[in-house]
Amino acid sequence: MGYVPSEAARSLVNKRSATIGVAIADFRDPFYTNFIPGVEEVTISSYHDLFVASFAKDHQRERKLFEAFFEKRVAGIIVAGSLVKDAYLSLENHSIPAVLVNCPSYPYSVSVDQFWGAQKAINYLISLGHRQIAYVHQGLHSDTAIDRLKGYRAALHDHGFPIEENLILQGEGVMGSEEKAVSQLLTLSERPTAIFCFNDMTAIGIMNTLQQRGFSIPQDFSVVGFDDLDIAAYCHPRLTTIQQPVYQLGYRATKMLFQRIQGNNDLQLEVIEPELIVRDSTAPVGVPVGGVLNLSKG
Amino acid sequence: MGYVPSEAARSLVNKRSATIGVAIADFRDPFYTNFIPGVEEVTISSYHDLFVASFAKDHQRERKLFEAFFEKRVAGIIVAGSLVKDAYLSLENHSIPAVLVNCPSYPYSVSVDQFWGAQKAINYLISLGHRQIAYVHQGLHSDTAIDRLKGYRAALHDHGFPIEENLILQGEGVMGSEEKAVSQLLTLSERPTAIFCFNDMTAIGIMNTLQQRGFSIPQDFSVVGFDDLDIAAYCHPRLTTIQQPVYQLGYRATKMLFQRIQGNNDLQLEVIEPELIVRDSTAPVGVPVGGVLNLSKG
DNA sequence: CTGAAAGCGCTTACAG
DNA sequence: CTGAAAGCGCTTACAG
Repeated sequence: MGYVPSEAARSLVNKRSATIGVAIADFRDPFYTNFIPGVEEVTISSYHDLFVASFAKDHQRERKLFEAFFEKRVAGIIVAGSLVKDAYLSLENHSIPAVLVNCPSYPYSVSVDQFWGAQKAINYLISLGHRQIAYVHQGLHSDTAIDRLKGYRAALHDHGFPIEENLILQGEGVMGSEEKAVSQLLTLSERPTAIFCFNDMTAIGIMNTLQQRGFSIPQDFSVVGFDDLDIAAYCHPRLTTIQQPVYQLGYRATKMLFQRIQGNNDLQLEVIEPELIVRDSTAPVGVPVGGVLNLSKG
Repeated sequence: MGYVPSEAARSLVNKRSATIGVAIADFRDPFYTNFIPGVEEVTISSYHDLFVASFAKDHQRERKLFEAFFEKRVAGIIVAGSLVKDAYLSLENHSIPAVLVNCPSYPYSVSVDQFWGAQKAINYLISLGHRQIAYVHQGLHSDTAIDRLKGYRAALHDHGFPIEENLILQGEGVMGSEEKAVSQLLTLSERPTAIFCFNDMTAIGIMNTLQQRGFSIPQDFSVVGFDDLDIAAYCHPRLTTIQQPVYQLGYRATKMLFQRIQGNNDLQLEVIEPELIVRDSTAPVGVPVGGVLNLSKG
């Protein structure tokens, strides 16, 4: 460990730091657990450092982070879960390229088709005979939340079913209990038979809270998540969900970013089709208690 | 978004960047999911940026990261899961302070008492009547892995039980199936009745693999994890585990780092006592199949 | 091909 | 108190 050059001096001359900034919504969200390794996979073979930071799902903090990236004159930016989105366009003017994830309205993006994913989930529940299907989100602030709601609405509408606004509820947004949303669901005059959740964390919280109140999944309620986190295969019951290829999302966004850094700035929009992963948290409507369990055991 | 100063120029003058480097072993490890927010909690109220990066459990990459921190002349470093440890001492000579997590041999550290945690787990299993207790680790490269093994050995020894080396096995180290370790366990002439796992991820993999082979937890095997990740309360059965207060670990390490940055360099060693969290993956040895379930239901 | 000089954009110590 | 100058440690264009 003899002489180590000063990056500050080098960056001053180059007017650019050999660093890629990654802005994510929240380290607590297991979504990023596999996303960042996808980004690393691309960066590791370049001579760039990776600078990961979160903005805690907060507009203000995202703007601050955004400014920090500018101050550092990073070579490029990957953003996932952005709340300010088009703000990154102003960095483009200073020739700092950005690629957004799950934000197809930005000119450079890699996204999973949220609308289509939600539709797939609802179509599947409908195919199982469900008609009263709730949607539990975590607030409708992000594009993804809104697009999934649109997909939910579209699927019901396409099948000629009415959309009941009191079946659309807000959950907590952290892994844990979902007392409030579950209470609201249970007091409805016509109880849903299925619950489509914004993501796996919410789904696991909903399942857990229902189980604590004595209900069984999927006998009493079918539950569908979104993401297909590692946990989805290990929770109880194993969760039916819409898979987002999270590692791929990170990998492809970063590949695109490096293309842009090397000067290839053709507008680009990559969209990945999500897949439905059927596990044990969903069942045909009206199956008698225990019926499904016997089926899978026998 | 008018004039934004260049951090590079400022850092050149100050010979220091207003950035805290955080080195973690692996973004895939849910351990860090709550660790980094603990670090953020302290940093957010300072004017420092946070630079999080991983070294993928690789010596070489940790050294590279370490050099990158030096090149950037960061104001200080937090390291968790370090493989090179004392290497950070050379940065201290260049007045870049570091605080290591779960590495009590470094002069500045915040750690959970790994030895004591493992002892607590084994003592509990012994109190339930278990005598044949396996330990499944992920490789004995880190201090934490070695200290937990020592605690396992000490607890058995203190009770006058022999230590059988073929009960000490290596697992995969990623969330998923643990075919190899489970196969080895099942072919032992004297099968264990309890399995102490290096961490929750391993425990969940072990439970899942055993269940797929038709065994029930905790009737056939008691399983104990380490960490108390969020998932531990939502897997099936809910996992008995040793709790590491991960958020606290991040928070306190960063508090210590800022003290050091402000010039308070008294040697410091903080040790947190871990707690045993009893859930449903452990039961008294020899309880007939179904017995425990009836117990908890009735 | 080699080596001294200019300059990147700031901060700070100093002269006026 | 204000403002011009020096200098942080590199890279690069240029003179020799």
